[in-house]
Amino acid sequence: MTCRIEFYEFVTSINSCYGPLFWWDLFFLFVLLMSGNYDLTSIICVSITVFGSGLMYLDWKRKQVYYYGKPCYTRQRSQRISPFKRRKLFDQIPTSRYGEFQREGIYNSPYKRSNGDKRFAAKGASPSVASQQAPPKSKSRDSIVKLHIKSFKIPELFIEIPATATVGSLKRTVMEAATAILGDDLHVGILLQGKTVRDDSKTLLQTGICHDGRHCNLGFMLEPKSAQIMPPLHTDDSRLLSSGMPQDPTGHSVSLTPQPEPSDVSPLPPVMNMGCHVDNNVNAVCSLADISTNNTMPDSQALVAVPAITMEALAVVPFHQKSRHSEFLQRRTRRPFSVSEVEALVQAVEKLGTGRWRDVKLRAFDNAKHRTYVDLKDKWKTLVHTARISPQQRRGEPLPQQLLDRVLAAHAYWSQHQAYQQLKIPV
DNA sequence: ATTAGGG
DNA sequence: CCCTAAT
Repeated sequence: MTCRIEFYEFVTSINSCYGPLFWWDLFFLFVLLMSGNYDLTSIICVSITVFGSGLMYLDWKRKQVYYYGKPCYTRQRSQRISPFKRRKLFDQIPTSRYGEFQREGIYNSPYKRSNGDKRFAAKGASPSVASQQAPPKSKSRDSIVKLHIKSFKIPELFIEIPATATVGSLKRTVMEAATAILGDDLHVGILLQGKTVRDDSKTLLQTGICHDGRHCNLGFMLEPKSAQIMPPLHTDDSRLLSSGMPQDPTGHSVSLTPQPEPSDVSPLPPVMNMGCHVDNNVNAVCSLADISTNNTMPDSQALVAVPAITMEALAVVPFHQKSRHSEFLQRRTRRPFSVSEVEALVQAVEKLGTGRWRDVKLRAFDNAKHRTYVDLKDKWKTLVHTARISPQQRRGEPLPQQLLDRVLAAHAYWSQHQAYQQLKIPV
């Protein structure tokens, strides 16, 4: 029996973080997840929300982290990790903007300072960055690149296991395959505007990662040495209401073939020197597990603490099953209905009833491409609920009571006449 | 592709 | 909003 493990992606979500240093935070968390005693079969669709509450600023030059304006050092951040939070969304392209770096090079992982953990040192990173005190001449306002890292992406795992194998052996096999990836040549890949950035010597400014305050699509991924770049996914569509970014609705692109697209930002293909080399998987597991277990971490060790981890079930699907080809659909960006939209919805439902959402869509939201008939149906459901609860319990933009009254009236009316009116086709 | 409901 | 069984 050949199985393909899909949805194999480690997802993290870091909110309000500043600074690419979090690559290592994420990676560290990742390693912890992969190496801990957690059932590997559940390391799927898990996301981690770090620093979910509160702003965190990282001063790239000073190597300091600020919380709510109060300075602290990176090792203290472990206190602010919020519980892991499950999320099903992936392939988020973080945005970054502003900022310029005084120095080029990759941030040196603090892990390198911990004894025996040199394995996790950033190989090839400019060694002076982390170890030396940065010149505090910064205005530090423009020197910060704000990154919102929502996910890492790692390639699929392919394993083969006899059909007579036990579930336990399957889990172990998965574990081995996963740790093998970690142990060998895992490194962080960067996608900028859908193209891989491979020139590590360039500054963020030069590569356009922090292009004059404009948003740019930036993606990170964990990839083993031999794996090719996964095709980048779309970015958020918060701005485009109808234009729509060219996405891939069919959702393939899991191909492990290299992307033919030439990379503007990376003429040279040197291996990412952020590669993390773990000499021994077992040792790595142990050391990391210890770190996560012990609250007393050497000040130079882990950046983050790992709270209780909620795991999700792994999606191990038969190889021939027609899954979404290992594509991860992003949860649509939330678009609260405006009052005018509600108005249009109510009016349409008053006319068409509550069983013909497709017609409602065509009638009142035909040009609103982001509103599907399912959305409208759902919205009506919430509208009815909203109209029934007390105004104090309502959230979002206040809706005119008169409008909510119409909702209730229409709901009551069509509840009575639905069966009958279903036969008629008024337009 | 739509509907209808639960998650 | 998502997921999906049932049409």
